[in-house]
Amino acid sequence: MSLLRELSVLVGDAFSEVGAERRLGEVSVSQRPDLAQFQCNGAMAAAKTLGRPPRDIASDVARIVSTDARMVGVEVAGPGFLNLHVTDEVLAQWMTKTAADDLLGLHRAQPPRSIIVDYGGPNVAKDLHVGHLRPHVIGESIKRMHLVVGHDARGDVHLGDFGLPMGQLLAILEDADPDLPYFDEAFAGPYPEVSPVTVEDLQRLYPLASARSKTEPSFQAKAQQATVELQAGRPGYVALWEHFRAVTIESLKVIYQRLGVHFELWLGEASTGERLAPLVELLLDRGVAVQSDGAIVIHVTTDEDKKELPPLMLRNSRGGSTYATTDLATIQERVDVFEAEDIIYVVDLRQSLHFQQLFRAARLGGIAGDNVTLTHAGNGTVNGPDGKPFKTRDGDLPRLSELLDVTVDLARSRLDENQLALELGASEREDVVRMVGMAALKYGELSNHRTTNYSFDIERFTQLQGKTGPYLQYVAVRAQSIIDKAATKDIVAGDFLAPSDAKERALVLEIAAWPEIVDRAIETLSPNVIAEYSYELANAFNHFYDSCHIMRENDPARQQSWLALVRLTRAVLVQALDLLTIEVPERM
RNA sequence: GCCUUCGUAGCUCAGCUGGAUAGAGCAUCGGACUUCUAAUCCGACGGUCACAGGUUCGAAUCCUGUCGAAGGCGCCA
Repeated sequence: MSLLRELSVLVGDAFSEVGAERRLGEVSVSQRPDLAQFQCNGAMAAAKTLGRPPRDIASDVARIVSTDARMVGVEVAGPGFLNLHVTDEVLAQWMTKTAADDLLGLHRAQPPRSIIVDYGGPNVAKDLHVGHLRPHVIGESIKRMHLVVGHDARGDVHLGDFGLPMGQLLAILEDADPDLPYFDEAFAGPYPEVSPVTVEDLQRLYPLASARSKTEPSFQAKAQQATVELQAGRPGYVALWEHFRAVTIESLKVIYQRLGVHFELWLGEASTGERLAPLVELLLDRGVAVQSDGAIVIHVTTDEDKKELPPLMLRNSRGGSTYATTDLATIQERVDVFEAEDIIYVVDLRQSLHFQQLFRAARLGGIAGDNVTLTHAGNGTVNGPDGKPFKTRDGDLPRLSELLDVTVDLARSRLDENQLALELGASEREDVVRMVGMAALKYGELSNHRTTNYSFDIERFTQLQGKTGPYLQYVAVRAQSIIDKAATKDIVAGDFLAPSDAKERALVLEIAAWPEIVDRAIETLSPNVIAEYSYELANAFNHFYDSCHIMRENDPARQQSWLALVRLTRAVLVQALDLLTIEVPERM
């Protein structure tokens, strides 16, 4: 149990004793550190139900709470705020407990839940561009925060490997090279093991195919036909499509390695293939799905809607399935096969209508029961430094791999300019350069709220000072540097003493606040809560660093206590940054 | 046309689900280095929280309207 929870129990008991609801005793970190360490606002809320002035209630609660040995000052302020301080001994005990905990005080998930985070969404034959950065990084972070507290969380890349784009690729390839065995319906196999196309071929062909679909009705018809036949399982198409998929996955893994995102599941829209027909049958049987204009749809509008929602399209009039069908089948698979209790989609907010329809359809069709939560944790878009949509000179979206190159190059020149990490060998230094570049990118990304359409300004993100990824790495490295120096002088971390300095106390309080930060980040699926905390923790450490000189301290017990605090601070900072998918070098 | 989201310092953004004096970075100005890494620290400057009403003891936060921005709206994904 965290310190805040302990205090909430204490104050909650007191509220209960004066006849108010126990939950009103919830204690939070004070918004006014000049007045208090912790605060409780419950008295104002209790005033209504109890019919008494809030200050009276607060005074009664304060009298009860102040008898507890842990409390050193309990005051009523303003309209009925309860201002709380704990003794320095409590803080020291708290640090001891936290440092001994392998989770550094975080609340364990109880019970752990089975969670699928759907956050990649790359498409076969399409290169990743800057727009893909947000869902990948945010999703990875959200997955990690669930994992760290003990949930069984898995990331599913959910590859876009289905639908018309696949038919378009088949059609354009058949046009270009009709002699390939994949297009010969008489061919008995086996098909060649080596792909006839590279991922670069696909990336070049796809835009051509897409453009032809718009201008050439005959080509569009052919692509639609190929799509339906692929979905029906035509062997040559399936074999070729499997090559499309394989070469795409291979190239994705390279960039994911650089980016530090990892998927437990490499499923895709097409993974639900054999589920689609039975699912549609099931929904027709249940009367949830109906025929409409030659298509099969689910009507999802309810009486409470101001405006009618478009129905979910299960099967179009050509007999083809759509992404709505595969998404619904994917929910079924996640519930039935993976026993998912929570499904979280980190997907562009512009798809919120789709998810609204999808979730309703899943409920109506009995695909997801009440024991399953479905959440669209939508992300905003990325704009250029000018505040307009991010585009290259040619008007295209910049490729993600090029963006990573530029970022790492910029990180390298920042380190060069400041003559940093020069003592490292070439390979270790290049590793640090990569970590700094990625940290810059990711902190720039995650320090914004998930839903914000933010301005991507790599010049700003790679700054070594200010609220940036590299700054946070610097603070962790600085802490490590003290630990290393102490080791050379045989100074070891000792017991935590009661804080003796205001900056030291502030740092301890910051660390004590960590469990609730993670709770809130998980509850709201907001990595920026952790990003904000990381920065505050780093600042608190720098203030402590400035005012408490560890190597120069004469009292050995105090020196050892401070060293223990340095180690603990670094551990929490590293844990926080890991949840933001940011790596910390030993030196830089 | 309808629906959704948004509008906070010169710029980029937070704001813990309604609490105390709205915060941070950058930029600007002024101070602190024979350093445990100054990538830091201390201070100053900067706001009618788009606007107008309403609910409440209390509103950047909730409700209504206006203005402005972005996005979405059955056979694309």
